Amino acid sequence: MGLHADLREKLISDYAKLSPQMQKAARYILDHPNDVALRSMRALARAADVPPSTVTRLMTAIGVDTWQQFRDHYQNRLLDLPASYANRARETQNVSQDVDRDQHLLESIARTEIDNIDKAFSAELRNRIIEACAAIEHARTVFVVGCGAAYPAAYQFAYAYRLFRDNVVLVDGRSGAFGDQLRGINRRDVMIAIGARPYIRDTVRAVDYARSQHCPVIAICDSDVAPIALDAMIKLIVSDKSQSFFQSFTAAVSLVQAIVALLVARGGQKALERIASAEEQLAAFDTYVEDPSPTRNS
Amino acid sequence: MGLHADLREKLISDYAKLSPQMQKAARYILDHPNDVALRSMRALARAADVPPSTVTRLMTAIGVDTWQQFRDHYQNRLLDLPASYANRARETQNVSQDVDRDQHLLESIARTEIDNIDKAFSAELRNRIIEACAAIEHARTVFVVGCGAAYPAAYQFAYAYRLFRDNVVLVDGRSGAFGDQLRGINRRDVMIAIGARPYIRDTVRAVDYARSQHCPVIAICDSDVAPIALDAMIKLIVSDKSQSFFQSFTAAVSLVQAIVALLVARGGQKALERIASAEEQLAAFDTYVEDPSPTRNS
DNA sequence: AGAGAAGCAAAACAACTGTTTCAAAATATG
DNA sequence: CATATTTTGAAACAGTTGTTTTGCTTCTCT
Repeated sequence: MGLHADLREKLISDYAKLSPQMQKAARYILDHPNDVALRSMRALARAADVPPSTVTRLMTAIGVDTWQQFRDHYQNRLLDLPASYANRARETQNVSQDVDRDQHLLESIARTEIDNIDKAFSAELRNRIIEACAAIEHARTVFVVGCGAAYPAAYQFAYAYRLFRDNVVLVDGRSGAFGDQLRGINRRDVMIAIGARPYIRDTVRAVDYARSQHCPVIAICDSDVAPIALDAMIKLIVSDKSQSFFQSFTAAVSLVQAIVALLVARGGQKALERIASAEEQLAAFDTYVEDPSPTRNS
Repeated sequence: MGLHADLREKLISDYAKLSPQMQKAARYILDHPNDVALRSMRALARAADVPPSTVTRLMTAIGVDTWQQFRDHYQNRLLDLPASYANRARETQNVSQDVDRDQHLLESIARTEIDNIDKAFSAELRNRIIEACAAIEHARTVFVVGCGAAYPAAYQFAYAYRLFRDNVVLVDGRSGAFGDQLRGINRRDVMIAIGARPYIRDTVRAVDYARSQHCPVIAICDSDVAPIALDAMIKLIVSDKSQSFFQSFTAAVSLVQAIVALLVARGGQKALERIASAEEQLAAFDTYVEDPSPTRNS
């Protein structure tokens, strides 16, 4: 059928044998195939942050004579995709009813997830997000609490936030009792509480304690009348609708990421500098693997 | 600054008012829209048998400033993207002021997040998700590893999965050395590895070890050539594009949730029973607060 | 018929394309 | 440590890009 086998496969299989710079280019192409079809070689090289000559060299390295050939391949791929979509749908129907059911479920999940995020960024909520950022900026300490299924969102916030500010406490109850981590909380702090029905006792208790100490609460939850939303200064109500038995915290994670992004944007240069130094620190601890894959066997 | 609703419509409605040569060009464009997206203006003019200047004149005649704009429009149509690539890039660069800037940033974040999830549930990936589920179902033990920003996704999977199956190990390196938790891993197991650039050393090491023990790997990552994707049995490539410089793991979280949902759906009655008993257990431990908190004031 | 306008294509243009060359820089080898 | 080898990016190149200019043709109307 095909003249050449898939160039993408070729790129992947030869990846290890390429020089670092070529790997950089190859990687960008693998990650942005449409750029090959639609943009110029030089533009792609610029986007991949390599000199144009590297791309040309990459072509010869993978046995393609000219960029034109390469581009044509990707253009055809782009044109064939929409056509094969209908075919594939037919195919999967014929293969088996079970697979078909799985496909439908996944489509349905995707729709629900997108809908949840859409709601999380409604005009109404966007304003509250901005308010929340203002509150966080003025807080002495930011306490984040989220248990069970909400823990990923809480962790996410704490992790990202800590990269440019060190006044966050992730209340996870791991190191002994819950109360330990909340010691000294008061009206100058802020607590971000994340949770949805069914509400976990520990989270509620943490919020209650914060409230008793007059600490303002930013509640990220599924209802205006959730226990953790009572008397909250700011309520960020997100949909946790899901196709499965399990509530979806995707929207909460997304929201929390947005808050951090906004805090950084508002923090300006200073925030960026803090992040840079945090990353240096991580690099010093040998946390990361060198950027391009180091495996270069034979 | 509204983009024209549809340039194709504009072309049709103005068609009668155009000069004969321009009609010739317009007609060719209407018949071959993909040529606009993929070929150069001169090449298109040649194909339409018109001098290049006619095409330029056609642009001004239908109120388009430059061929570049026209081409971008058709490229986006081909990609079926909601917002134009160029516009999105401009938005992020745009450093306007005040609350307005915050609003725009949030809108932009929302669009990117939705786009990421959309890609995570593309037809191509849906099939791979189903494959992944099949592999997980047959595994003796499921090891989940994800560090740093990827930890929420890993945790999410382990947490939800444990509600109906007890053969999952969340490799978090918390309880001492990483290796401890991987002891005995072999070809009958499955490792789910989650990570994106920059790749964290611990994650890569865990994957390398699993591979050395012939344990198949399901890699959820940002590139086909990510270190953790090398030799992976199944690669689930998700976009982690984000408006800030933190990568967004929303799509990964969403994907992981989908896998669990699908596993439950495929598990049928038995899986549901297991979940019921897990919830009973949690209730027995007094984990949850009584369900609704219907304080009816007013 | 001839002045004027409109349509047209060829040529001119600067900017950009893909590719090659070449001398540094980095890396490996003895 | 010096030497060979590979890897790399700046510069040079010829060709092409989208656009503008120019002058020629063709139509239109009194």
